[in-house]
Amino acid sequence: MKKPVSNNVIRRLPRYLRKLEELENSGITRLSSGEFAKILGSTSSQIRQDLNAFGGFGQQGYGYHVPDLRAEIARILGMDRGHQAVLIGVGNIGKALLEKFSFNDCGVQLTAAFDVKQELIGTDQQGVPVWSIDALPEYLALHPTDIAVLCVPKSQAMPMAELLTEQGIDAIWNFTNVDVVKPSSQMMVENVHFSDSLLSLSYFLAEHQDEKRRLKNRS
Amino acid sequence: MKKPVSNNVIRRLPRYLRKLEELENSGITRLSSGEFAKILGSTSSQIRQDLNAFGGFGQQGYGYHVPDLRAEIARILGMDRGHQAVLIGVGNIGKALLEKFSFNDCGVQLTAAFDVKQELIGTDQQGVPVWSIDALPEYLALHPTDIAVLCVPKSQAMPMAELLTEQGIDAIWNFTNVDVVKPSSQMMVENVHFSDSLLSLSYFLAEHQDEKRRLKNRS
DNA sequence: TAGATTGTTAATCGATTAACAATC
DNA sequence: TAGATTGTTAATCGATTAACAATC
Repeated sequence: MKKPVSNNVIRRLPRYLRKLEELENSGITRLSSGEFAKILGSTSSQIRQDLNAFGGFGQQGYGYHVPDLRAEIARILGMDRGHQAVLIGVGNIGKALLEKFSFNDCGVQLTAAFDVKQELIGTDQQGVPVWSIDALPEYLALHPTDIAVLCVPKSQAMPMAELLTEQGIDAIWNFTNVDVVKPSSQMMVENVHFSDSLLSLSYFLAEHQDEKRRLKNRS
Repeated sequence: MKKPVSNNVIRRLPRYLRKLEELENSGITRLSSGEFAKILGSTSSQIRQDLNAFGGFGQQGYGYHVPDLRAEIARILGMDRGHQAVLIGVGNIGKALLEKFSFNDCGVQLTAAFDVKQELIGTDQQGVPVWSIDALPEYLALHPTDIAVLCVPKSQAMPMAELLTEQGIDAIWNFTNVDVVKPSSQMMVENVHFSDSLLSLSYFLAEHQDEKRRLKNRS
């Protein structure tokens, strides 16, 4: 009975949410799909289709109520679930996430970090305690946790992913630049690959520069 | 005459490249589209279609030569262009990129970083000199640069993007978590949004947990 | 009520998959 | 040559866009 919602739709929702937050913060309460489409560079049809995959959040003749719609999308994205997370590997990227990224703004509670380095263990990073990696199984047994933020060196990625599966973690947010293949069909994995992103940019840049050169030569 | 290649295809290429590098490093030189599909969790049809958008890199009855194919994809992605980059904003995420990310592995040369903080200016971060942000226009005038890696605070994102446009930068790799709208149609922008990634994961996790609960209740 | 805009169905478009002739 | 596997065309599938009746 539940028709699964396509990946493309899901990937657009966080951006909708960001824009709705901006609109709400600037005091706008009413929004039509047409206006929203213009802001997003999308089409009103697509926006209505996307939203109606989850339910009718608008009102005919009026449009959408910005705060309500924002709340609905936040709920759809699971922001009200109180997802618990731990961070594994307090290196540069781990530290950057601890210091700069707001897990709370995504409705995720980061409860602890883990590393092997003696000088880090026992310290407190932006209110998040750092434990020895050896204490991880015990910690997870005591604090049921949904998400592991994986920031370990490449070589540790897969072994750690398997350990996390055994410990009952449901999702891995993977920053290791190794594809973590789902260690179990139960495990959700989101790979963040900086190099993939830069290489795409590099492609479009190269195309663009070729185009520029072609136009120049013609003149 | 040149049919534009779809975005989906481009976004798959970096992953193909990564896997081909792994295969090449483990000494494998020959690969059929069917074998490659199995490794990637894709289909042989899709791989052949993707590659043939750029040319026939294989050989009937044999398959693909791994080192050759890797080199072709690297070229397609512009890795041999010698793209020059600067990094703007040496905060946490900027430092993480300087210390952990290999621009060179993407064929990009990171020549300098810029910040406002006095204690950083004049220092050297992993072989990359840090200059005052005030010196940026002069630097870019002397060193033609293609890509700006944008790691400044949110409030600085758009003004900086506009400054960079004026200075002739072609592409922005944006880590500011603000959507940088193309300041000019000439400018390529690649937005990296950690929160979008985490929220997608949060959605799939919530779905997955609901499903688990449903199965449990049924028993 | 009249005007506006949604929710939803139908039409179009593009991307993926299947099939097969070409050829190494 | 026979077997294998590509390059490429055709068929299918899914996603986006257009249209319009429902309704606030």
